[in-house]
Amino acid sequence: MSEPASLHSRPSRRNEIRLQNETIILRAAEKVFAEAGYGGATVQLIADMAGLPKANLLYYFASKEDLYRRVVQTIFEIWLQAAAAMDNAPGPVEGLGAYIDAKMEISRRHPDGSKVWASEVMHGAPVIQDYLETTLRDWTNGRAALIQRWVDEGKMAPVDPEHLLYMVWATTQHYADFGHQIQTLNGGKPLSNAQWQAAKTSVKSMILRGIGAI
Amino acid sequence: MSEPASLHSRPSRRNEIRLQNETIILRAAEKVFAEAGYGGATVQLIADMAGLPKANLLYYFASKEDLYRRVVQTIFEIWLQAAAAMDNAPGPVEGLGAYIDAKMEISRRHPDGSKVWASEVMHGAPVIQDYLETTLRDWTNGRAALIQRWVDEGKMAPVDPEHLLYMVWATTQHYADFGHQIQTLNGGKPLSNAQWQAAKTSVKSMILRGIGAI
DNA sequence: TCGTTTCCTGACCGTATGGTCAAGCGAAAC
DNA sequence: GTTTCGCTTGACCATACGGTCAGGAAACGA
Repeated sequence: MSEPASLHSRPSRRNEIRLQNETIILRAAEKVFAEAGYGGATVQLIADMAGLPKANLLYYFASKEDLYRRVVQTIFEIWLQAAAAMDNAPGPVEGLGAYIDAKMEISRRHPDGSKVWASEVMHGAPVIQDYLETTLRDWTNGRAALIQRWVDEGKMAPVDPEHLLYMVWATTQHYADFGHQIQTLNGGKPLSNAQWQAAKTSVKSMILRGIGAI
Repeated sequence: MSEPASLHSRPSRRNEIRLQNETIILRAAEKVFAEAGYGGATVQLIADMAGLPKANLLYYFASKEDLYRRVVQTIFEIWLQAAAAMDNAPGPVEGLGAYIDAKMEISRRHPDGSKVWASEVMHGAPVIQDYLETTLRDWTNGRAALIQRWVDEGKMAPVDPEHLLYMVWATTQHYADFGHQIQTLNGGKPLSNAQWQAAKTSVKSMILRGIGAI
């Protein structure tokens, strides 16, 4: 809550303990929330996954909802960082190509985060509704304008920028959110490195060709 | 809560009572499961939404899990029916076009069902894993072969059929599963008829152009 | 009308959950 | 050496949940 303003500001062993435990807990929470959903997740499950007593969890995080909020916010920030991949690009091939690459990489490295995000949105975004209405909307409007500029400059076909963004989001996040289905259709085995590369290439070429950029 | 409701329509047969109540319950369950997830949904919530006492729900359905299973199976069947839209098509423009149209229509008319399906798969498909391994896999293999035939006949670019299918699934279902996000970015208002038409057209043209079919 | 089957539901039960608390622990500050 | 103060945790609590049950009401077939 409120820190009494640096009686001891040196990063000592205690601060490390706090940081380390918070990290462990957040990682475990992300996994459990992704696997069971918010309602299906229990504090006890998260504690077991983190290897800590339940009461210790609730010493670091005030409540299950507080913990969930932190997980969702973390994911949102990762998501926004990747968004910068579109900036300073001369055209859709470079800009959208880099963005798709970044999103595919997130799907591969943070599938649990993507699932928690998807679940949060599907349930009406009770926690991050304000982010949707401010940060996400601003970002979307900005990038839609950028895409529209590319259209006006004749660098791609005149597609609706918003539906293009939805397609990029949907397709890239599908490899995380529906990873279990993809794995099942892949003979029960996770995608190999080569298969991930093929997926990236397929998605990029289909989308870039789909908007007339290549 | 529950009105005997015999004023204007008295069911003449007990089978009708059963069928009618099961339908009401399943509809309510679909909504609640979509909004709250399996773990967050409670039998009491579903009962309230259906306008029936909780005990009456558990008279028609043995358990919450049984009810959930029925909901998921219903969705899966709707989903499979739309899959037939690809059959007997001379090429990708007609086949995939019709399939995309059908999937978009499902996203519009059964968004709750789509969300329950997505949630089920995201959580590892505990209920419909066998369907994934049999029905879905067979269907996917069949359609992948069909798409490959179109490729071999020069009717479209040589894309990986499976990644194309994933893109169709992801993009069309996105309009249901992430409908709340889309609505927020649309100024808080649901997509109008015209906007749904635009979405359909955008998705179809981007995908069909993306595979070199138009 | 009577007997049988199906439908309906308030009351109830065992369990699991999120969260609290008070007592103990241990490293650092004095 | 003593005190301080954040860290740790087993035990506990109120609540809410899924599910049961007994018994009454309604819908049939005869």
